[in-house]
Amino acid sequence: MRFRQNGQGGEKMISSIAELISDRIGTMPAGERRAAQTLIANYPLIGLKTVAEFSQSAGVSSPTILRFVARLGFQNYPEFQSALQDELAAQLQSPASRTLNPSSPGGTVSPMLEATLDNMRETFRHLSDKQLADIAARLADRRGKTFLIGGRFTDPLARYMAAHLAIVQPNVFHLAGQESVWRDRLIDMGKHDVLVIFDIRRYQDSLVRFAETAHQRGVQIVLFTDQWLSPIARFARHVIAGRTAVPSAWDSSAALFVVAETLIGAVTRQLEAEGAKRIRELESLR
Amino acid sequence: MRFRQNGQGGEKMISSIAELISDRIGTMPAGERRAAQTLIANYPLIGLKTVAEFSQSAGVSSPTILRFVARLGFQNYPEFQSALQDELAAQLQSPASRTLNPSSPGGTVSPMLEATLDNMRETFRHLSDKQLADIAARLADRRGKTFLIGGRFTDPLARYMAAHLAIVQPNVFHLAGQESVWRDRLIDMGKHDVLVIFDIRRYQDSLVRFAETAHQRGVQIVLFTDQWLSPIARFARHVIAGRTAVPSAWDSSAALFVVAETLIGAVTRQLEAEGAKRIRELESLR
DNA sequence: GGAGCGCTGTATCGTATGTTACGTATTTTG
DNA sequence: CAAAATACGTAACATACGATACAGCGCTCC
Repeated sequence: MRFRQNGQGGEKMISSIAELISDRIGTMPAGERRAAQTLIANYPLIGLKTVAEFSQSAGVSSPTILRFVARLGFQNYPEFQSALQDELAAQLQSPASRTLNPSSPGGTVSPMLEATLDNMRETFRHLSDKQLADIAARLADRRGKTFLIGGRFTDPLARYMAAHLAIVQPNVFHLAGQESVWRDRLIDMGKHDVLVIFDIRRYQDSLVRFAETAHQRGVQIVLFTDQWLSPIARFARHVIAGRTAVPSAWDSSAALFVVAETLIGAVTRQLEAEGAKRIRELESLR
Repeated sequence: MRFRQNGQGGEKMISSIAELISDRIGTMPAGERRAAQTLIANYPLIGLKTVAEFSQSAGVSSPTILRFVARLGFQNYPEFQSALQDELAAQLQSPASRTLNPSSPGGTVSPMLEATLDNMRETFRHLSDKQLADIAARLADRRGKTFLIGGRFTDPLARYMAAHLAIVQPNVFHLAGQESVWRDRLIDMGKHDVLVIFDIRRYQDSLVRFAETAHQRGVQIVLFTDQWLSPIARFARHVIAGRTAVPSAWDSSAALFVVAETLIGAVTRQLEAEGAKRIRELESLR
């Protein structure tokens, strides 16, 4: 319809301007690429504003914007805007079509995304509000210390959670480095402390041993694992089992990541009073 | 906000222009009523076109359209259009995925989860297969080295990605530790290398500077950022803009996390041949 | 290291757009 | 039914917007 380009196409089906852009963004000079990126990032509303506003948002000059739309095959800026409006109109008419990128079939994107979204829904289905509230309360309890550790691939999750928790409360420690190093930290742990462990298969022996001794010392363990449950579940006070299956060579930790973010949010809310003061203090330190 | 009218009303809650119109359509003269009806019928796109087009669609003259928007309380036509655009923006930001959601009944599912799922859908909607394939191809290109780095909260994502990529191919480096340490690594970077940066607001100056000098050295930058685009986007070859808004004190990096996992999967698939051999070797090393 | 090309921004121009004034038509009211 | 008031459209106006010419700059390729 509109996007018949120079070559007698037929090779590729371009059905939206967004696709057209990502198709050509590789062949664009730097300035026009910035225009393309800002348009995609705030698609499509920036394209409906004036050239001046668009150019300012993108940090380039007006002519660059015009060259950009010219490269997309439009005769002039108004024609480009009309195309965007038509697209919007079609989208608003049939709300069902707004679900996903129309590149679904056969693409590499959507099976992965679909599986991940399913994983999250499943994970949260088996997770009660009460359970999350309990864990959040435990993590917000300031009488004890909080330690976090993860396995080979999940340690970044422990880091991520630690980075946030350490801001809203004191005594949060991420256990990193060599095994011998964090094993020695066991001596600091007691029955008022919490140990958050991330462990998905293949479960690491070192982590299991670590959890066991911690448990013997009375430490409360919160375990993030997969649906097959790490052996650490045996010692854990709270177990969060996330779905990990995706069409990829690797397991996905995304569901656990979202649970972690949810907990971070809950703990923060719980510590709001002291947390706010603490955050202000930290700001002033910077 | 915008619709405070003449009287200081607290009488009626007007939250959209469409409501405002149907509220006043009774008091309008015939011509303006026709304008109102045609706008409602094709809401809101006709209002984004020019006065001439609007007037022609409604079968009235231009001044009638202007008197119509004036009666709604707007100073001039552009102001009216801006209001419509803002409304559209808000609508597009949070897609009404509430329509079909099998996970709601009874238990109050965390609004956090809902927002996160929306964020992912939105993020991937602006992301084409082609774009991901391009980035994956670049990351799988074994002629150069791959460096990864992140900001205060996003560095764990860089770690996560690095942990996986380093298994399927050599020459993958996560830049950690003190700024001076990784800044010195710039000397190893050239035009065949790729630098993956995670940077969401508030954007870190140190990262921006780092990206700039890397860019000057010809390094290809892949940027993971939020929808407001880190200033690094200026130097980036590829930009991935993830949605981050959630009902929490913190921004969410979950959408970026999923994109990262998707890329990891794509790269792995691309390197399948050599990757499989490599993985077997690693297995035997353990 | 030099010549050529391509990209980008500044400044200028023409025009399409929103705006306003005014005259005519239509309805309302005494 | 007359007279006034309101509503509407035509036409002229001014502004701001998109378009273009040109010069400076960096980059690539001999």
